[in-house]
Amino acid sequence: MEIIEVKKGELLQEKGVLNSKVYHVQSGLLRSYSIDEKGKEHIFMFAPEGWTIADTNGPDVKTELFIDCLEDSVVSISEKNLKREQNNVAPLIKRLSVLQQRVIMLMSFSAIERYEHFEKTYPNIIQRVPQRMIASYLGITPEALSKIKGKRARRST
Amino acid sequence: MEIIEVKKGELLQEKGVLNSKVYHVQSGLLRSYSIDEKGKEHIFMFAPEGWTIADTNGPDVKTELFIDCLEDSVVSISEKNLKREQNNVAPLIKRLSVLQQRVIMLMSFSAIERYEHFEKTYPNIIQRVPQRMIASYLGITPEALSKIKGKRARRST
DNA sequence: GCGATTTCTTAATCCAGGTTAATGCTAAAT
DNA sequence: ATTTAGCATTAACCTGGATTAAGAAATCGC
Repeated sequence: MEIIEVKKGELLQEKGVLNSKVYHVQSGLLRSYSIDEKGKEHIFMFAPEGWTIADTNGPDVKTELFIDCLEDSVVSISEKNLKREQNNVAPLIKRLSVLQQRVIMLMSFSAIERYEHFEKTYPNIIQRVPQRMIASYLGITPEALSKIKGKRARRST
Repeated sequence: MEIIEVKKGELLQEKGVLNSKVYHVQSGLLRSYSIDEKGKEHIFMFAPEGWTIADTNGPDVKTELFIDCLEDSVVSISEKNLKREQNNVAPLIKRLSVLQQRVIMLMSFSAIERYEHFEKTYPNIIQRVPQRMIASYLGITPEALSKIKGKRARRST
């Protein structure tokens, strides 16, 4: 474990790296954010004193988030403890990773995009639950989902 | 740890309970959802075979989520291991809890409501970062945030 | 099998929030 | 001190998705 000082504006972690770290804020303020395909920034989380911030994902998955510094800060950095992944912590990490993905989607994708992402990610579930529940999961009304699907079907004929 | 069979439609966990459990799905399909103040249901998560589902919050906090059964299922139930909270897992739980709250907010609250919730929950951060970043965290544009705040100020004079 | 209930779709209308653009405001940067 | 660049606000207009309503299709209960 290592302690560093970071200046306002400094970038601590980029999107797309493999061995991301966990940052614990002693003083100051960090934030994590994603950038969508239109170049728009979405703040995922603020981390003031006492908070921990990291991109949570499996060990072989590239990071989604940038992390930078909003105020001069003192930060302790630790490795994502790989030993953790063996015991009862793995399911927690998985849930964190899914939730992180979900927040990013809710903030940066339109309803159609969220639906198509859902289709790809959980193809087995689509068959098993009523449309209205999928709509609810996506954060839209069943009517809106119906409209979207109709539009898409027409588009592709 | 205990293994039970649940029938489609059965409710496993209600909102507002204190000692919530962790459900691990052996077979079948569960879901968790919240109900907002307008009575609208928002699905938080689906959990098919192999998934773990739970309301993640501190040990003294009431649950936010309902959990029920979408297909006849076999589920193993475990206590939220309190020992976990002592060691290095506590920060993970905290992050999960914050993210869960965040997803619920993005799905059930309007922009004004999200802003007012943010004001209450992170009063210290509002002073420290530019408006545009708060807008980004809330998932709206700076212009929209400005509009909202203007409207609210006018309303209260 | 048959009526009842729930689900899905379509269409018309409405509104929260997005987009664009113009105008000050503040704060670095030279 | 003056340019420059980012930030906040306001206003006019646009659009994605909500709402409402009503009919068609699927599913459930008996």
